[in-house]
Amino acid sequence: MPSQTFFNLPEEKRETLLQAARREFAQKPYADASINQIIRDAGIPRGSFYMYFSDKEDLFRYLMDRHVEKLLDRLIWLLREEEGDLFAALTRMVEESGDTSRLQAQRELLQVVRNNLGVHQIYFLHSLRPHCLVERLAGYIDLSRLNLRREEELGELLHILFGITAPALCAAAVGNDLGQVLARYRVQLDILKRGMAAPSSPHAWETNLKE
Amino acid sequence: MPSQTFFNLPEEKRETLLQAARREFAQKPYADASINQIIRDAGIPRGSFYMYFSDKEDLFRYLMDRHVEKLLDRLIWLLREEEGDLFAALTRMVEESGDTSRLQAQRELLQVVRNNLGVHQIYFLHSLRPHCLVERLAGYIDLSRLNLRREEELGELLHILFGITAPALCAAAVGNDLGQVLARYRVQLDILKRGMAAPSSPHAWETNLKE
DNA sequence: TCTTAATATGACAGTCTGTCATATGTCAAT
DNA sequence: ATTGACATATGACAGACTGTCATATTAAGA
Repeated sequence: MPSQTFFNLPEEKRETLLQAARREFAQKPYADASINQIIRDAGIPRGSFYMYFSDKEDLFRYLMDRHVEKLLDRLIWLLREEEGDLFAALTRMVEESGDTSRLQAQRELLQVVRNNLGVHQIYFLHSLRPHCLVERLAGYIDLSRLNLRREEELGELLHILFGITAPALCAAAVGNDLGQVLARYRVQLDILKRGMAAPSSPHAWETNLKE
Repeated sequence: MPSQTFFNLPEEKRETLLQAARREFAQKPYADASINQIIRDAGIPRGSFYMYFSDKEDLFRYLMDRHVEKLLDRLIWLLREEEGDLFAALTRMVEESGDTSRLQAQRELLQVVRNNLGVHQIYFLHSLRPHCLVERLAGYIDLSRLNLRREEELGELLHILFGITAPALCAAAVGNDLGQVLARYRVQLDILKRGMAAPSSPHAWETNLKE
């Protein structure tokens, strides 16, 4: 987390630093990005940087935090539009992800994602843990559209959903053919909606009953 | 990929190097692991290392490749045992993952996973892409137990399954309470078996029909 | 024995990171 | 206006790491 000092900074200086950071992370994979380059670019002295952030990861996480925050906001907005239909909202999210008609910063962030697919996925998988997700989203989801049996299952469903949505968004950001990405994503959602246990097969329910 | 020179090396020297690598990666997260430390530990000169591997990532991937290979072999073995029941085989895989009664190298690899959860997941998600998985596993899976409609769906199902299995394995390796990890994993599998579209709801099938 | 190619080695240049002693600015109280 | 106390700024520096390269060593065939 950035230090308080960072937030005390004049908006302009703060933005300059973040912009330089986006530029750097957008050009190289995380491991190769250098604090040196960022501060050179932003024109702030070495010592100052360490006054604001504890290290490269601190800075990177902060950038990603804000990005994910925006995605979540967007998802909530879409959930409202789709009257709580989780699957529909997520599908639209992926559909949109190809749009490049965004702000400079937005596009740079996509570029960051592109160069840091791996790290970004880490981020998704770790920071979007079930509890947080449920808290943030539960209110906007129409549960009657879902085949849930227990309260706790929502968290796990979201876990699964983000496990497939994040890669889809990344793939789209990386510039893969959006049509293909979407096609695959839809198949995945269908699998999840329909269920994979063969209807005739008794095996499938065993673990469920045991529990 | 390691150079041919590396494979020409006497078994002993090769193993010494890999052992040192496991030790290093087991102690620090990927970004902090240093080639310096590894070669110091293994007692080989700097230049030699670069004769074998092109850089840290090359070495790391090689280590992980072998690890994943073992996991896949194990999964295939379990699939045979469970008569092609994919869900049962995966569940046993996670159940087993708590066992620490393994070889030194095995335990070190788990430790590597622990310290590199993120990178490891990248690895899983990138190297176990559907095509490879289907090719490797399809023959051992009893498709009649699954509710598949099209050929290509198997790949996507495996994608989803590994998306939840990898984190579960990692969680277990990290030392989280195995009981809890398993409980969550079982819930996730049930969700996947049962399907999440509310039975009464017509919405759920829309995308499927459109496609 | 001589030649040629493969392998081994460690010194080196260039870069990076995190720290720290010092300098500068801020602000309230005297 | 002066002082003290505290927050912030700065860049020189020590330590560490990486990848390369010229040179040395070994192996193998003619």
